[in-house]
Amino acid sequence: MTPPSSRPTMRDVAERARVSPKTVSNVLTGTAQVREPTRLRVEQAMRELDFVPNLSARGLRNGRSGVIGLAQPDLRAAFSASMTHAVVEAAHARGLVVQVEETAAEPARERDLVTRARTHLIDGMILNPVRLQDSVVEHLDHLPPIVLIGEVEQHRTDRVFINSRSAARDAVRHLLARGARRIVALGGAEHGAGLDKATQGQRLRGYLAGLAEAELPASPELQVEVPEWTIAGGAAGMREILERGAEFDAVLAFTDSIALGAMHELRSWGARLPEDVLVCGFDDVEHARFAGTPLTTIAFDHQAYANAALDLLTSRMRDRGLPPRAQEIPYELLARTSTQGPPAGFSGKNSPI
Amino acid sequence: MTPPSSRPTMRDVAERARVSPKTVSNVLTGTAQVREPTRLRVEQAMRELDFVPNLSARGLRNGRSGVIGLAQPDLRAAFSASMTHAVVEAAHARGLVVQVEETAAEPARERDLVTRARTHLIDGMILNPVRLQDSVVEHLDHLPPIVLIGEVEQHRTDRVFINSRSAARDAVRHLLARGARRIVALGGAEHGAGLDKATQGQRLRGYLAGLAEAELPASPELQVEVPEWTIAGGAAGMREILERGAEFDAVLAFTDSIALGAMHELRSWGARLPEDVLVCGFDDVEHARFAGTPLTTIAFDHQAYANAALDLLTSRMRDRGLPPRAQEIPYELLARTSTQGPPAGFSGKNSPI
DNA sequence: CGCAGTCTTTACATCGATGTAAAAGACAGC
DNA sequence: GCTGTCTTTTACATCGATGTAAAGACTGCG
Repeated sequence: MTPPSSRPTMRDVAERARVSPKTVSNVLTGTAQVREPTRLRVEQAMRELDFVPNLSARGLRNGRSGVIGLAQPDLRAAFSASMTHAVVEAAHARGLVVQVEETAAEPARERDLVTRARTHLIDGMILNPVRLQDSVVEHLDHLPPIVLIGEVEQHRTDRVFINSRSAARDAVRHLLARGARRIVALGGAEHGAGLDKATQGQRLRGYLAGLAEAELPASPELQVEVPEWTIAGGAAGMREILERGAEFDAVLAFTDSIALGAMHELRSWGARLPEDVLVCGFDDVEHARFAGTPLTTIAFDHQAYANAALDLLTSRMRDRGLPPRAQEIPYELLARTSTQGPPAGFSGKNSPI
Repeated sequence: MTPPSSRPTMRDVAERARVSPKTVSNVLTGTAQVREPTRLRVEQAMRELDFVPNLSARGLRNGRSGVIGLAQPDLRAAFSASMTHAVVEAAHARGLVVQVEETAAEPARERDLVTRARTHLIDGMILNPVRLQDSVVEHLDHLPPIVLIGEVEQHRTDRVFINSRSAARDAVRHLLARGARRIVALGGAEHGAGLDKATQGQRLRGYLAGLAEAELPASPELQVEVPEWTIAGGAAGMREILERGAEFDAVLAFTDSIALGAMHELRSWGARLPEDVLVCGFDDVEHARFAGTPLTTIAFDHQAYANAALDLLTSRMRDRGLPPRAQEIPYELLARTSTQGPPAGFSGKNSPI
């Protein structure tokens, strides 16, 4: 019927309905009035030809593609998966589709993404940055609308965040209240790039603040950076602490995935959870609730988070002149089995102390 | 400097470099030779203007956008997350970007996606179908290239798959060899839509085949459908079996997420794993290895799976006349702690029997 | 020094949808 | 039956990149 690989265009529809292409466009977009019988003829022609508008052409013409980008460090991480789901839902509800990008594999990609090529096919972008601080905003004038999710130390773009710093401090308070005294920070360390990186920096700061207000020392021995925020990454980080021979009685993991890896590693070294060691995570992914030892974590509404990001993004897509806005999403510490104290303490040197 | 919201075009670059727009295009695409000094001038102009080509325009002109679609039932599921990661990596390596879609929420979306609107902005599509069988192929002539991932009973599109049926049968054999006799099928049931749905149907068939070759009866009491293949879905399915009061000594879960939910539920009813009940999953997501009781599962190389899908897709994008091809990815049963038998057996009626 | 032959660069048309402005049609009122 | 207003439809130009074909620059050779 139709030539193999070419789809019908508005011109084809117009011919078949015996009207001009512009009338077809009018039917489609509702820009102008179209008389009933004409509209019906056009609609039938569209149906018969199985017409689908060419979005490249439309995008070229009116400067918008209906596509937004979502960039995250590692799509395998449970939190990223949850966030992707939530963003896709929120976008769908607003008639937008989502293009995903991954930034962790090569550090250059994060920077590239914002400044280079693809940028131009998308109307806006939601970015969960790892290290990016200034490089984003440098080129801000030339960029599409951007909403940052997570903590970044700047106030020139829109962003959505939970107060990670205060959350981490609350988690430390909780662990201390349950009897812990020597808390491992699993995900960031003061030396190294610890405080520079976005979310990681805020969680580390909160951890330090929590210790400080209880007048407890912050030991570098109990801090470790975790480059990949996955389960395997968490396990590797925990192993490092254990191999140092450090003594501790609680772990504050910077994400739930890290916490789950840590719990696995601890168990395989013979630690009992939570009898020997308390563990607290971040993000409340589905997994946390169903873990062997259900995981205490910082919970917040992922869908609300995504909705807020999309609201900021779409409003800015409509009006680029708006001032930068920041929206905080409330969190809550969800106490589960993994922090039922008091803990006996544990050390990689030997069996439970 | 630049007018607020309009990016430089090739025309601007051309003017600044004192050449024609076509020469800029030649520098960019390498279509024709460009003399060194000219090329340098153009490149500098591009740099100075921070020029980025407009992909809508390019897409319109040469009919390709460089975007592929990836549609999966539920992006929260661990397997989907892993697959998304793998596909994004594979696509990136081939200079493509990925648009994600989710089909589980409304059944109509799966159908819509293949036939309607957005279709036109993407060059091809990777689809993990839930129920879709015929509706895809109906319109096949009008569709962009499609690769199905997972088991679908048709041979008119390209597809990548593991032999789920034989894998499920192997899993049953493994459970039987470890001493199980009454195996729960968690994810699909003979009555209901069990056998009709894509992957689910094949896994159910393999389960039945495994029982049959051991001359064991297939009890409807031990089968349950799980609408959402998530951890919570698995827990709910397990609960249903337990509330039926069924007696069993092993669980074959149709994905790892389902298995993890089942293990949680079993534990909370007092079952010991694997002493009372053996559990086997599917997909070998990161999580399986790190579970409280490390999970035996059907493992395969997710990245190889994604690479195969992209190879099929890109080759078809180049030549739509190719015959439909199917590529099988090998799997392997990875025995971990969760199937260290023999199991004592368990029933929802009371404590371990 | 001039010309064939090659290598670069240019002008122009095109991809498909849509805004603009003008033409065509519908309809009321006198 | 004709004018004037309002509605519907049309022709044309445009968005930005790129293929085509023709013009222009340059090389080497006689």
